[in-house]
Amino acid sequence: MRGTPAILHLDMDAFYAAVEQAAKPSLRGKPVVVGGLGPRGVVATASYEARPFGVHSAMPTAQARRLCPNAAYLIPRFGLYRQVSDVVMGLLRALSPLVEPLSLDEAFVDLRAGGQAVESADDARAVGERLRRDIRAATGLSGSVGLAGSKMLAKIASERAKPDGLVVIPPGTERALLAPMPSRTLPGVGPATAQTLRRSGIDTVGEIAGAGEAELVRLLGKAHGTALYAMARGIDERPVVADRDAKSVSVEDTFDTDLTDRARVRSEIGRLADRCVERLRASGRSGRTVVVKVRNYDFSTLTRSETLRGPTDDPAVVREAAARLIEGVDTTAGVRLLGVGVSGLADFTQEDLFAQAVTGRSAEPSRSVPAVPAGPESPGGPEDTDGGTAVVRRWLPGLDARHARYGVGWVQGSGLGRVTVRFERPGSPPGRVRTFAVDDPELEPSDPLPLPGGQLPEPAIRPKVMSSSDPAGPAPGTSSP
DNA sequence: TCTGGGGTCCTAGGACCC
DNA sequence: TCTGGGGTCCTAGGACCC
Repeated sequence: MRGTPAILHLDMDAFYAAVEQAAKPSLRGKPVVVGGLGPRGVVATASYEARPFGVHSAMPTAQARRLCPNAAYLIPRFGLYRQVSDVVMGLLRALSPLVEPLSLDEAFVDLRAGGQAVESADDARAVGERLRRDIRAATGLSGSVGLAGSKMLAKIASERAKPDGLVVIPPGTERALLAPMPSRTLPGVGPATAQTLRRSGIDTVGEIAGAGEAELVRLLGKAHGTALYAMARGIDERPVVADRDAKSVSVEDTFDTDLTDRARVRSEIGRLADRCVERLRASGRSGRTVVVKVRNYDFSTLTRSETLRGPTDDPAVVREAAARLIEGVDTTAGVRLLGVGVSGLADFTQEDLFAQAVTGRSAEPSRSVPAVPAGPESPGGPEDTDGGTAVVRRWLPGLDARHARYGVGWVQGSGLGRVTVRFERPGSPPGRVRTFAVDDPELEPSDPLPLPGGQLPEPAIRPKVMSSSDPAGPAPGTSSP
């Protein structure tokens, strides 16, 4: 069974930044940082050109700016990334029906389930290299591939393949390969576990294996200890699972400045509850447990939850539960983050059948979720308020724009009543920059254009003209998960 | 300008039931 | 009456992942 390297792990290289570089020709070969741009933003992805400066994921953007002031700083455009991701996942599903996405840019594939002849390391390599070529042809992007007999090893392999490479770990070689690696290499070993292990003199995977199961269980608990002991010896029987159902839906906001006003806290909780239900309904689910999350000024975090008698997708019900929960939390010292989530998901609602008939609350208010009007298919909406101040940031760096005379481009920066736009598009040569007044009537936000290179494995019927009103995929900014 | 947003899984204690 | 054990649900928190 596990005798062949038939588990494939794909990890796209610096995915968000690479998509932006493909969409914005002037950024190719230049440092690009995608992430939150507010005072409390963090880096989501740094391009390989930015990494030598010390910029990496999860770093505060402010720190990244100090390290690499000349990088392009862009807000994420998840709608576009999702479109590109769908193309890549489509290529994976052509290999095998058993595809397990881990995020927009990562997935496992069980090649055996696809009837692929993967008898040897050479077979595996051939499949992986063909996939990498197909991804490049369809998207212009590079991905790294790991192939091994298990998920854990395939993932370790793709990590070693980065960037733009492929690594096969032939079954039989894994223990020797793993032994000298730092314990952090194993999935599930983060900072806390690594520290616990280090205090017992365990630094490498080989030392984890040598410690013995009983010792690991004593240090880390039953589940974690046994799992780690197995992994350290190269044993990982976890199957590739396609179509996993989500178990919770949540929404949270970090504010530019801490909230202290109680009325403001209440209103934000209400808005978050609405957004959460919007996403819940978009996924066709309902949920039974409502969770409120509060992060205090000092970063201490707490949650309060309440389980309803049955699952709901009624915004009023979730709103009221969230309101009750936040009443039990002292926020006078200031909160930096609020969140609302729903778990205990079910595929339908019971409550609709009777509860609302009693209260006289028709199904109607739930149908008309007061969504924030999303502008003209705005990816994230250029007019986002985001946080503590009611400042309207109209032109966020990275978003697409269209000018009546100069055509399409993207926002390079804005401030002091001006906005700078670079006029170029996917597949064009690098373009020129022009500056306008922020309220220039000839300038408007526009939708992302598809990446070049795309012979997409896609619906046969394609629109003759790619107008913004009939994009090939779901409109960016729509909040489907 | 310290530390995002969306998730998953595990643990532990108390309530409640058998 | 007293004692004990096991299972399940709920709540809260924490580690980890991308």
